[in-house]
Amino acid sequence: MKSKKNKATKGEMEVLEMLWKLGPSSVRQVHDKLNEQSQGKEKSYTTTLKFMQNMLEKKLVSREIINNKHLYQATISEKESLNEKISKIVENTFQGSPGNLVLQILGNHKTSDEELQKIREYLDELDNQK
Amino acid sequence: MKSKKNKATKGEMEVLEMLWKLGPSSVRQVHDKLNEQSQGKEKSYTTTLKFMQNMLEKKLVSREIINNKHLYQATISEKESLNEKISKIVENTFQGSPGNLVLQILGNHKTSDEELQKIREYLDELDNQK
DNA sequence: TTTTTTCTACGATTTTTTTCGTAGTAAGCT
DNA sequence: AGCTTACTACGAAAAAAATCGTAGAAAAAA
Repeated sequence: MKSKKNKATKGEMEVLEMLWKLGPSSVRQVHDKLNEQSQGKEKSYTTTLKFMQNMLEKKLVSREIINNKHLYQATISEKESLNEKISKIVENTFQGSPGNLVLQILGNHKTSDEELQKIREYLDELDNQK
Repeated sequence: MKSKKNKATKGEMEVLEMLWKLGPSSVRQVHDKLNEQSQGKEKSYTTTLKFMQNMLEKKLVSREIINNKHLYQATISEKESLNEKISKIVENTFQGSPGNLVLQILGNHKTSDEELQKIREYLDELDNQK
């Protein structure tokens, strides 16, 4: 009867991001890459394992057994997650106007001419579809 | 000698967002608005107070005394914070290309013709500056 | 000037998140 | 078979974040 939130914590999010980067992976792979990129204090293998077990419980990842090993993969895609994040930003900070977010990005994050051209082309495409 | 990270926790972020929305405010104002908009379990006033006191400690907010009351305000602007967030997304998910983020937004978040027009105008403006 | 209301400070508890140690299991040697 | 290595499961400790109660000060009301 209770449909829990099952939202990823900060630490779980790191695992998720790594899974997006690596694709289906073992705990070992995720753990090694994570410790590799994070300067500072190493975490132990079982810490990562526990994270991923909890995430399985929460349905943030799924897993299957290949060669007697567990392979995990994210149940939500990077783009889905991103779109949720963007929607929240648009709603919170731009009164629901994605265009204003776009303007904010273009105004503050250096964008190459090539990229700008692609955006222009996309706008034209939208026009032609009408 | 210690330059702590002083990153806002999730709860602190909510306060920050409310301060951005309200401008300089008392604990009372922030607390009421927060409880108002969040369905579910009410939090007590002292919880919000504690949050804001911790945030002062962390330099996430500043405060001054007006009429024997404390008025708080965010030390980082909403736009600054947003730009950091965007930079992270661009770096993590779009290999450093803001344009691709823009395309992703335009492709997945309905944008009015009017807004699209404004974007077009901005692109033209950029062109003319060269 | 009492009483009531409204605040701030702050310690302490509760809850959540993160971290790790230990035990057990299965495969791969030698 | 015995030994080594590489996993998984799981409980529980440690750390971090969130929550609240109480005390005291100051303003407002009576």
